[in-house]
Amino acid sequence: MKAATIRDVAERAEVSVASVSRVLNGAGPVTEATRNRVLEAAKALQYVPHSGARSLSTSKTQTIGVILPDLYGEFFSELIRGMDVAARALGYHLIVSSSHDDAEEASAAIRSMRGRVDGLIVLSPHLDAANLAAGLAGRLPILLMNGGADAGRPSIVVDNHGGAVQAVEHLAATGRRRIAHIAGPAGNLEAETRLAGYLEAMARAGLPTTVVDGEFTQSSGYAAGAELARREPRPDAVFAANDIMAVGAMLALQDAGLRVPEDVALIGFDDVPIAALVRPGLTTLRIKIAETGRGALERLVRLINAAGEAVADTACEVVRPELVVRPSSQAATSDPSVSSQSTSGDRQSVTAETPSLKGENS
Amino acid sequence: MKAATIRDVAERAEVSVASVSRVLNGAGPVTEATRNRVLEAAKALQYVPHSGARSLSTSKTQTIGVILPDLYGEFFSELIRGMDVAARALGYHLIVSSSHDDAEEASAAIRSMRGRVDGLIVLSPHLDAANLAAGLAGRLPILLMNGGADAGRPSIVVDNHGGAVQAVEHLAATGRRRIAHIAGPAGNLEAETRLAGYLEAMARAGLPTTVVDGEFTQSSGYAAGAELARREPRPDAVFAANDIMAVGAMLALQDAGLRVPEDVALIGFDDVPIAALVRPGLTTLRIKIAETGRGALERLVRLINAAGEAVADTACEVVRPELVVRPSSQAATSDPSVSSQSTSGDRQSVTAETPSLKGENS
DNA sequence: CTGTTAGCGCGTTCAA
DNA sequence: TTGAACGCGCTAACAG
Repeated sequence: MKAATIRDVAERAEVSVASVSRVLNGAGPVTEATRNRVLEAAKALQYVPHSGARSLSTSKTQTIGVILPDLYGEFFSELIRGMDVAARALGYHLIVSSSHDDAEEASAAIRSMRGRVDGLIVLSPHLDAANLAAGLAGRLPILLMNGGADAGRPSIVVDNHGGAVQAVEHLAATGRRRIAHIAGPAGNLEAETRLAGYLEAMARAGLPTTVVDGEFTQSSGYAAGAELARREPRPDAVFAANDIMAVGAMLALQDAGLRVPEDVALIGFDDVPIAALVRPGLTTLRIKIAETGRGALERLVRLINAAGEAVADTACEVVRPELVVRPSSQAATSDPSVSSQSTSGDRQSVTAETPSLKGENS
Repeated sequence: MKAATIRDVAERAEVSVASVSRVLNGAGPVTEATRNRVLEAAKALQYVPHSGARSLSTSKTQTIGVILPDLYGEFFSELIRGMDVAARALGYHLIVSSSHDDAEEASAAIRSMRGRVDGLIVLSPHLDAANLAAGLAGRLPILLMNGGADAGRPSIVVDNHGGAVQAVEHLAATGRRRIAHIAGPAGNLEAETRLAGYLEAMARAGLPTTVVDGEFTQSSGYAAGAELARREPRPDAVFAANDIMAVGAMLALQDAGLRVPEDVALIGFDDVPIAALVRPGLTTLRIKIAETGRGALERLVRLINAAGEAVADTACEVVRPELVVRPSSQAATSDPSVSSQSTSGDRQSVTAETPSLKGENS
């Protein structure tokens, strides 16, 4: 009981495969009579076009691949969700590939995409321009989002430096002096740029720096927060390189008996959903993650449709993080008994998330 | 500058395409000499096999499709992450398709997968057996995870009823009497089964029931929590049909000036990562999400490899949720001034998550 | 308006 | 051991 092919339909309808193809694709002139016969036969046979075969002959897969370092955490989920929204709207499928430990493996992954996708969105930091070029023969449209402003190639990069500066300036503006930084993993471009921004802003403000290493994970954030709580003198503010580390640090500080933000102010980076759900709500630098993902996919599709033509789009789009102030960084109130568990500002950001990409979840 | 094909390699190596194929696939007898010439030519031309074409001739795509209702929230992210781990290990790609508003659209999505995947994992509740059968001609291995114990088809289903009963019994055991339930969306099988379990367990315990509707979202959980806080008499415990609603409810209760768990105990369902990060830590019914995803993918691959043979695997695998007690449901302490922000039990569950699927995130 | 045919790029018989 | 030829399922020219 094998699946019916276009030929089966043609035979049953007593027409040629070409006619079947025309009818099913709505292209080309067809008599109403034959059209009906084809449709009928197709239904009778439960015919479903074989997209693989179609891809081969049209050289279009209607699929785009997403290469990412891993699938952990809300950042990537949100990003993929945004891409999925755009993909569906544009009639594309999404194929994800993650967790490539080294450049070699990542390169292999990208190579295995040939003939399977019409374009690629690359987030793996392992893949620099060199490996990229080596990985793919033939011009496969690629959009880079791996943190490096790979000039000469279409790319999207977050203004990590600017975001970090904003973070420091915000904390300094609310009277904090001993501002510590929980850094992301060494070798990670995003992490290093945020660190650089922190150092520069601190220097400019004439403040002493304190850096603790983290791994962009909640547990490393917890460990870092615990260590900072023991430091003497203790920091009065902490800027974590991403939200999930900030959340970890928040728990550590609270477990150490410190109050946030009265004793230590806290700020993260990314504005993942959880940032608005912890208490106190976490101040952070918002990247409209899902929206960025959607924009990225749309741009890649544009790139695909323009393939061969003027390679005009070679720009590096910059996403500028926006400071979102929540209770975790509020200046200490005069009345310490007042819990800062919730404020209207926080409530607002809890319920008013990017409406354009809203949906249900389970 | 088009990509090189197997024919280009053959010409350059001055052999036939068959030989090139043999060398590259390591199958068939080949002379060491020709082998080298082929390898050399392939490298010189930066040849990368066209997986689409290969799929067509081998009838194997090495790709698995995942049909899910949407991409919101940590539940699906975790599930996909688990699947991705298994897929990579088994040499498969993952193609995700989500947000199909109605059965028709979902059916179309699944149909568009033909010739693109070797098998399907279906989570869309829209797709019942009927639509499923209508959607696919030819036998495409399918693993159902849409909540319905679709007997006769390979499937995995969570014991939602049993989990709900556990939840109620746990709350009742810690002295709670007025246990309310925040239900999931009507029409959702998982939600309805959890509700049924709640009702049955409450009836058995001789307790009065209170049900508030929710939508499996944080905001609906918040709204439900706010309403319950106003109820007279006020519930002394709340069982939310999933974690994210429980988190929303927790915030609402706290915003209403109530203490969790002293005034109101709280329990969720799923054990998504955030459950361990809110304060107080959320008691919940753990589904090892990523692990379940991994298991699902592995089973589907097994199904694929056994296609045509004995359709022995037609069983409905049941995943039994495990009660994870965190502070949100602890019995009120004698000393209300003691904050239950953190306990060693909570700490433990924060840091000791399924190690087999651990990784880094950003 | 319709049918025939040639690829798309690759795996795989079957002879040689 | 190698190579020529066919087929996977479909689209797109080109005849008719």
